[in-house]
Amino acid sequence: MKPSVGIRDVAQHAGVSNATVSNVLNRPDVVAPATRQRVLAAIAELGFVRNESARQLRAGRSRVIAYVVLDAANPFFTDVARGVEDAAREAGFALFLCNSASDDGREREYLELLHEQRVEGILITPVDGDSAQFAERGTPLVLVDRESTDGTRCSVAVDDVLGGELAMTHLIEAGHTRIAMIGGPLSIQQVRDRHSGALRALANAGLPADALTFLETKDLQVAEGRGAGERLVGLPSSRRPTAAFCANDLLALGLLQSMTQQGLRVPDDLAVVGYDDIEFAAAAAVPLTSVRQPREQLGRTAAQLLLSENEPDHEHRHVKFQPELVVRASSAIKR
Amino acid sequence: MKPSVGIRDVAQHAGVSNATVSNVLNRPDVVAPATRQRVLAAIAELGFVRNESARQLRAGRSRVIAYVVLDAANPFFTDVARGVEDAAREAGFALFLCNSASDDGREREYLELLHEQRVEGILITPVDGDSAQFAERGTPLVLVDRESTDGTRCSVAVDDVLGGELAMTHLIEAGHTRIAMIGGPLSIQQVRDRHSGALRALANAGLPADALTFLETKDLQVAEGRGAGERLVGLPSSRRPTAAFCANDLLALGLLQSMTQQGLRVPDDLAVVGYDDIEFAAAAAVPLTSVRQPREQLGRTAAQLLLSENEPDHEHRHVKFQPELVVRASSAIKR
DNA sequence: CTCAGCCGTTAAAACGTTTCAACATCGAGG
DNA sequence: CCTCGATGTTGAAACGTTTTAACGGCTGAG
Repeated sequence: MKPSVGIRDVAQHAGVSNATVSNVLNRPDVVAPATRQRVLAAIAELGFVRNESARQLRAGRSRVIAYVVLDAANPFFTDVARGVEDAAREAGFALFLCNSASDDGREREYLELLHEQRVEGILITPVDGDSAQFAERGTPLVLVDRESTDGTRCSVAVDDVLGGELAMTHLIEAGHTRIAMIGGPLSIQQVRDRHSGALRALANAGLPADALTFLETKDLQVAEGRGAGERLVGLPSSRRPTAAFCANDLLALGLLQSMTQQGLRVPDDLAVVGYDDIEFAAAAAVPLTSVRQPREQLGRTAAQLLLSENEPDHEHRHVKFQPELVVRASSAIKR
Repeated sequence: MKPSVGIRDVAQHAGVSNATVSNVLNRPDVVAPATRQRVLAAIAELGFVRNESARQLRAGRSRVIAYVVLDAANPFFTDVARGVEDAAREAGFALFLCNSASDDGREREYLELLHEQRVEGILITPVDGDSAQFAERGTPLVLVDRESTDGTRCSVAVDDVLGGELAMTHLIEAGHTRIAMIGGPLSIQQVRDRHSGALRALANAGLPADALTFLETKDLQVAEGRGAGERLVGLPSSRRPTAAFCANDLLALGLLQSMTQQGLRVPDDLAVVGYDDIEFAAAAAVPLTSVRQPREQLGRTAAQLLLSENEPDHEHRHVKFQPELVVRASSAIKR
């Protein structure tokens, strides 16, 4: 429809060459103020919008980074994304947000797309923990909320083993001796780490390993938490756990909901501890005890690490943050 | 670093011309199977990745649409985004997700960026309801969850006046005669519409207009809901409303939290109705009565409308969905 | 008066694709 | 044997920028 006004139309209209227009756009200081004004006027008048494809093709740079997020519906990740976005925009980069929705097919598609787009860098919380899957293709890539096992790239993570230990120790100290851990699938590194931490806490307290029952779920969504709650209530009350440690807050919220529906009280009949400390955890049916992670900072740090990748003396780093237990009503002391 | 293998390297390696390689990429059926295999082998061997910038520059198409979302941390919008993404990927488009975070500066920046990127189309839930602000620049644009006042573009919305009326009628029928509406700022069309609906319900029931007190908030986040709760409790109990209708669920959750903290019971001391029916509404301290909107469908429809824009006989349409009241414990009948 | 140096501007060459008209090759139909 | 159409392939011209080296005009020093 519209013949799409280009840099040369502007040049003609302002009576200069297109190189000058390009200079006005990219190095305003190098062009004489008078001409600059004239060019800017022409740009405004013609409604010129720079064609980023052409720019990128020629310049080789793209001013865009991407974050491939594991689950855009999980508030934990939207908070991380906010940190990423803030850091990116401070550095003059735009953020391309992609949602793999825990589907490795989608993840692959998006990575392919991003490579084709020649983004400057990629942040990713991968579906599969195995970071070796990302064939190096020249685009800097840093792992978010996952630890890089090999030293081939940067990563920013939180100590999930410690987090699991904190949660579990808290429940043990509250007097619980039959505890369930709810989470899954075990293919997720996070779940495994938090479980290891829980086991470590058990060992530290001198409790037998069978004091902890692991209930595996298919994913980390609210619905699975509800399902786990039903499974839990189905157990004979003599063998039923008196406390549950959920691998994330969504599961915990589902579990809470299921307890309320079935007429059980939290924390009296079942103490519950979640993980992530999302904003909704404090507003839950019973305010949720949870393991807090520095979400925005996670994202912010990851973005900064990514943007430092093309500095000449860059060395891959592995940042690890410490989680922190936030105690609320859902795990009040057992009397 | 890597000399970036291009289409002509592939061509040379496979012993064909670059036009043929391009054909393999874009019209595989037109090239002889034998050559196609040879080219594909070369692509795999050299690790060729198509340069999307160059493609786009030449072809003029971009295979990317964008959704500028108002608040990525609000589950309502992530659900809409999911609908958008599904529809987009079905049509072979990728989705660029941008978060304006209710900041019109950010919104403008993103729109500028998207125009420069020459995306095929833009979906947007604008910060400011005034849709005339978007100077037509050749990129199709459809409004999501906002109604287009002029007929210059498509929009997909939900009948917010009806939603407000449903919520309010419900509270009135439950016997409440002093009701607060919490929401803001009034510059947001949604808030105004839901308020009008509430007033209409009032009129229908023959109640005086001052039965509804409007408490304006600065935004629609959880924290403002908490603040409103404190303001509410500060009122002398003789004049304190017995029910509150919140302009969205985040506010309602904050309000709920504040009530619990201050030792008031919901719904006995205060009945609460939210709006959006996000997943967390059902898992709240007291399961929340809310007005449900067809979230995914909203997004899906918007994307389909957008993608139909460049059909030759396209006419701008304004789709409007009906909301639905979901009654839960937070507004149980007053006895 | 000449020349070196500076400043602002420019012409033209990339960048890596897609696309189109043109070109071979081949088999079939006249 | 010639022509025709179909099938596959190709050379070269775009697309709209950025970038580089060169250019002309001016100033001040010699």
